Amino acid sequence: MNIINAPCETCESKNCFIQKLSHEQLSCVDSQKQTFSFFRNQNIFWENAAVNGVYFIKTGKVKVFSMGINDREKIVRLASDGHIIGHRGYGAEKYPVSAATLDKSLVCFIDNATLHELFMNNPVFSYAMMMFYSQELRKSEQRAKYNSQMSSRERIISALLYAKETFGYSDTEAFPPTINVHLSRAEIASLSDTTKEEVSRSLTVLERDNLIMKTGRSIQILNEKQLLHLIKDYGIYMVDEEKKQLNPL
Amino acid sequence: MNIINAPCETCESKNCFIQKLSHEQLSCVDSQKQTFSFFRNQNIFWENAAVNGVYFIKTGKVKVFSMGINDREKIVRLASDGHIIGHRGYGAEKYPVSAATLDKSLVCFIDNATLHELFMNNPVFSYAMMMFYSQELRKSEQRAKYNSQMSSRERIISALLYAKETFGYSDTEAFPPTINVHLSRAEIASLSDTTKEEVSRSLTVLERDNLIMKTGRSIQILNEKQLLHLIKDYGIYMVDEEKKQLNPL
DNA sequence: CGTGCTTTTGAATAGTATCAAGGCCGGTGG
DNA sequence: CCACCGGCCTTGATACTATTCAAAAGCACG
Repeated sequence: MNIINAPCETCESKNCFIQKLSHEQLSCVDSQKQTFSFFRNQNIFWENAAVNGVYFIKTGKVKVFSMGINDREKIVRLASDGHIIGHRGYGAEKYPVSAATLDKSLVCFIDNATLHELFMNNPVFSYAMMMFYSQELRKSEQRAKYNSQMSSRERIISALLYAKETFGYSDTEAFPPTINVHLSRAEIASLSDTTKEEVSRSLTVLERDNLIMKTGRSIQILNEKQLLHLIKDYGIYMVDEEKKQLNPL
Repeated sequence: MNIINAPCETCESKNCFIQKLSHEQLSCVDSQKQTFSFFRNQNIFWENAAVNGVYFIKTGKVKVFSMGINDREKIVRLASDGHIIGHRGYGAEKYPVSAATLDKSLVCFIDNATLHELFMNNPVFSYAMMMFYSQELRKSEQRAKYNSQMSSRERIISALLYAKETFGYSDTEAFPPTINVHLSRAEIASLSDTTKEEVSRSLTVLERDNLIMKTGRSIQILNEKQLLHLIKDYGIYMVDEEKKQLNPL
């Protein structure tokens, strides 16, 4: 876990929230923030650990999850370049979730005190952050609604499209395009609120129907339109709104 | 729907967010806000209607819900005196949910422009509101997690305790105490992500086991401790954090 | 005292989870 | 280089939970 800081202004993740700050504020962040490097399968923070601040993903792939009944892992969110993680815990004593890397990643940490100062001195930044929380709440509840009303197969399809939406394709030229992340069957199941066996079965059927192809853990999308149709376009709720335009500062 | 305004300073709902504002700001709110009176079973706002502002419940009982697959109503939240509603929509084009009264209610409306001004001029207020959203997000996701891992009976028990937590008991002296709200079996089912038949069955069993009593739509809690035990104390997530201390202004 | 809506209860069915066994693949060590 | 080992994936059989459909009973209201 090496520390390799670099100024925010030169960061390539332009969709990062921090990029909305002014010059002076950015340099304030630069002086405080810490950038950590992680390998695959390392925890960034742990559920129930004290909340000291929030993290921003400079580059990489991350899953956010928590332990449920019988220590069943439940993945709450996938996150990628420029995304904020740990914000669920901000304002609470302990993180309600853990975060772990799905691939090697660079992650920036900003502590509570610095954030609080930014929020107090920049109402527009606070407002943007508040709107982000509002969006996250809407997404979370829409997801809850559909999860309770969709079949397991529909939820699995939603999970695949969500992964594709978050991480994109590994080679945009190639056809069929491959989802740019390697998730185990158990991880897909955790995302979809079902079991690994059910995921396995559904993926087999989807392949048989020429909607996807699978080789090991890599999954290729053959017919996105038809997949969207199968979930009656409800899966759209999964799209990460962070990428979209928020109220600009 | 009569309009009956009264100054916020004299309002009895001291847990209302607005109460955190300064004197001057309160009078600013007073001059803009509108207070509406509703009967039982009236809509306060509609899903997909344009968002013009947010509402605060002065007194009353409200359900917040949205339409899912096959027009199945899904109750997202119950709310009572001092609670804010419509905040899910704030920042979006359209409300993602509807709100309707479960009982006659007085509701105050504050428009987007006024809110925005308050947020821009009072960073502490913004911050408190942001922390509220953060809490709502945590609750929503914890609920999603448990909903996917609990049995239907456990979810039904959670829903009952949530209703009790939100609306309290109608007579705190009497034993057994009666939950201070009348919900149909279908509404309990909607809260619990199950069917009205399943609710009916479960309530019958719970009564047989001397955990509750039911007469029509009123439900009395005989053994709260045992009910909590049956849901392994997971149901605590349902408790409305609005009542608790937030960062004071 | 009907009439219509909600609730209760029963029976049949469908959808998933669980359990178990075998196959595949990648990594390791002989 | 190949054989072996362990973990993950696939597939099948089974059990169970919850939904659906149907019918009867209860209740509220005119």
